[in-house]
Amino acid sequence: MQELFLSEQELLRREELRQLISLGINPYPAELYDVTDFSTDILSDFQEGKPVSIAGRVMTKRIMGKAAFSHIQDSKGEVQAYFNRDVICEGEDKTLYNEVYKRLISTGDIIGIKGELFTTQTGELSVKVKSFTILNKILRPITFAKESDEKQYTNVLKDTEQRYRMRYLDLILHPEVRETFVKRTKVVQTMRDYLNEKGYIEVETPILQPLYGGAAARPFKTHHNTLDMTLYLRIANELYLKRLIVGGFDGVYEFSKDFRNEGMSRFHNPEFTQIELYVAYKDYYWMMDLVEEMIEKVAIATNGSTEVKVGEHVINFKRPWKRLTMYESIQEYTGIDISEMNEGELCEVCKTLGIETDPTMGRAKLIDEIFGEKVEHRLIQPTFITDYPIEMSPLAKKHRTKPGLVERFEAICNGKEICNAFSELNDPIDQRERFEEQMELGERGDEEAMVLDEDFLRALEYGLPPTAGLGIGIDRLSMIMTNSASIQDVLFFPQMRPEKQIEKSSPEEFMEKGVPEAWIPIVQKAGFWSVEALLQANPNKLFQEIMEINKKYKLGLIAPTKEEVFGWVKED
RNA sequence: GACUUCGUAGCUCAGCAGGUAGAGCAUCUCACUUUUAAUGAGGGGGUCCAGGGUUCGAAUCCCUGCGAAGUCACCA
Repeated sequence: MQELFLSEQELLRREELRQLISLGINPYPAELYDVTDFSTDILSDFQEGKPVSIAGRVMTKRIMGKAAFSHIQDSKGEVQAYFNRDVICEGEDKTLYNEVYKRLISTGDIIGIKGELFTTQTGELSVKVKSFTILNKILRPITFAKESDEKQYTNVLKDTEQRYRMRYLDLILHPEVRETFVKRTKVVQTMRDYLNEKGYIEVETPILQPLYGGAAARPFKTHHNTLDMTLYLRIANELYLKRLIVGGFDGVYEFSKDFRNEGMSRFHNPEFTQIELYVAYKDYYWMMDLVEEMIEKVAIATNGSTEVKVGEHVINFKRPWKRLTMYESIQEYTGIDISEMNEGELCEVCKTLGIETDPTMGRAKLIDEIFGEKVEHRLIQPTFITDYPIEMSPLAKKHRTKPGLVERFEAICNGKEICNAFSELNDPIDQRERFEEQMELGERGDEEAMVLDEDFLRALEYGLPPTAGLGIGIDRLSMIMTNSASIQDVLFFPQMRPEKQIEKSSPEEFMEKGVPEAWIPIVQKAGFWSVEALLQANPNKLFQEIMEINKKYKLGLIAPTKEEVFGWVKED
């Protein structure tokens, strides 16, 4: 009855599968296929007549009678294969060409090819197939519309929903998507190599945390059965890494998946990746130099240049980057010097700038608003913004000379923050006071306020050396380095709402309602997947629909009477 | 969470003054021994996202749901 539920092209592939098996061909062989060559290597280092062994997907078939061409896609790219009937089939039996290649292999199937390199009359470097082996007969069609881009014709899957839900398909069809993810890996590898070279050690800290801390965000909450306790998925790993610096490590870093239970957008996914780095006996000025140097290396590694094209801008990561204090940046973009202003004066400034305020906003929040509205999105080239109001930064050290500010910087690039760093607060008494202020905010209903972590304070009391700390959003940075407009384009499997699952009743349940076994698939094909749905059915409509399906698919089943069908729909 | 737009064949899309569902590519059949968007001829393929309403009649109009994208809010 599967023919009722499969598309024409799916049925065809299943039929091809049956025929392969009846020819004695295993469509899913267990034997290792010895792949020794890859498409792009063959092309870049072409040696006429060289024997090769490749494997990959059949992406095209162009059959011209007794000869044919296919493009084979492997992990590196595509190469053309030439199939000649009398080369593949040396004897009288031409089944391998006429049946197996021409009819039973379809686009998307995975095959192995042994042959030798040659150049076609039109000059395309190709593999002349001596023998081929089916490695996987696929069951779903993988053929897509071709779209022209001047002289290039490429497969296209535009539907973002399908691309994200079925990333495998997206990757098969779009080499540029694969390229994006390779670049993302290069971003991470470049940073890891750079930090390892400096002797910092990569560590792992808990993802499941009894207290969430290190950032201002709402967490995901879960429960551990054995300990019967609430655990949170980490929103940051800052507090654990600092404990390690207390323990005597000079430099520690971690690429960490963090989780924040907040809105989703093209810049936000509930789980995302950050690198956090802590280095003892350093300050935030030192850290700025490190960030410049490291990100410059990342740009060169991913784009071959310090210049990276992002949307309509060209961003240059060449050192040194512009450095502005937050006050200076506001003065530069609004012409207003707010450095000496109190809360009331700041409110007035907001009014003149057309920024909405509300009475709960303190001085720090007002400054943040002005910066966010008037400055941040205009910072396209990488820029360090330094010296933030203390209220916004409960884990940062007070500024050495500027009261009310902390030693903190963010790097802004393409109008978005890409990193956040400070000279870490290592005064345990000050830290306790800052936590207490956060708790007050929490009690007033701020869901993102930090919670007090006694063990962390205890660690600080044992002594955190002067330390510089850094966090870089890997997803955001990858977006820039790959010129991606959405975070979903740099995450293999971005968070999606679940696909709708149809609730199905078992055959037994249908039979209890009096539906004969043979008719169950037909009733389901008519859209009634469960007995509950059946009970809601209009019996006349149901009767009509199942008769039509019986006729259309030429099932030739003996029809139930109208009375019988009415009986299925009745409540017991 | 709010608003806007979208959901039709394997893919990309058209159809929407309501009147039995279309194109290109893909697929299938036939021809063809160096093609390359192969070509030529012929054929098949659809719960028009789901459910309800208006109507003699709904892919088309209205309502509700589901899913997606964009903008805003929160945030990285």
